[in-house]
Amino acid sequence: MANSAETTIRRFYRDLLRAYGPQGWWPGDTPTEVVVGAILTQNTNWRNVERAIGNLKSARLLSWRALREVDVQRLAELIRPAGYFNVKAQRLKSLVTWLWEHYGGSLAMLGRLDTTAARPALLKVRGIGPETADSILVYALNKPSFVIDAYTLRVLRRHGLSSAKSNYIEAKSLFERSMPQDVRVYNEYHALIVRVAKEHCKARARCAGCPLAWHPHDAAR
DNA sequence: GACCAGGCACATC
DNA sequence: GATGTGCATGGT
Repeated sequence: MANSAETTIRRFYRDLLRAYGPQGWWPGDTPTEVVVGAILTQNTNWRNVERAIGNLKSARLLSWRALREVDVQRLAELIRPAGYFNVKAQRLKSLVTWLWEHYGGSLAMLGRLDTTAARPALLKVRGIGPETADSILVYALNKPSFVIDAYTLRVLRRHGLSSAKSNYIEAKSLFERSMPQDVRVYNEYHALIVRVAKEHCKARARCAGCPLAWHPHDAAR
């Protein structure tokens, strides 16, 4: 019989898709907007990110050229609603500088690399960690690289599919060997996990009616 | 007023 | 290699 963890991962996907339908992530009009959003959403509610992106749009700064030219202080002020604004302004700047130095300020050029080349390249940028890199790969560059976030780790823990200290790479590997290597599937699955976690698994909330059959007594830790 | 939200870098042990 | 801390806003 097949590895049970992998079977469970596949069953989750089927059940979530049945319960919620396709999510159609990511909320962003352009790949550039998606990348900027990926930085801004770090440890931050998406609503706050939308305000910050709105400010950038109004200021006509949502292009790699404009982001390269803008003063970092002004950038920080515009993205203030997203929190950690000084840190994130620096991170956006480091990303923009890197993109211009190596890819002529073109996401499309970066997108010519395959996942195994693009991922380590992104990870070298200060301010881009595993989740942000994978979000950019999947949601901006359409490349299969499963996104793991706090929600995903919580799901795995609550179903006994990983230890409390399971790291990012272990979880990523589990999803990637369980599912077909298809960016559309990776896109949809991560979005579905965020959806179910928000609705049924607020940190200490009950999980009545959860498609993944979570129970309050599983929520320890 | 505490807790949370689609992390990451850095210091310290 | 694990663990702790700073970064900061806005919603519940």
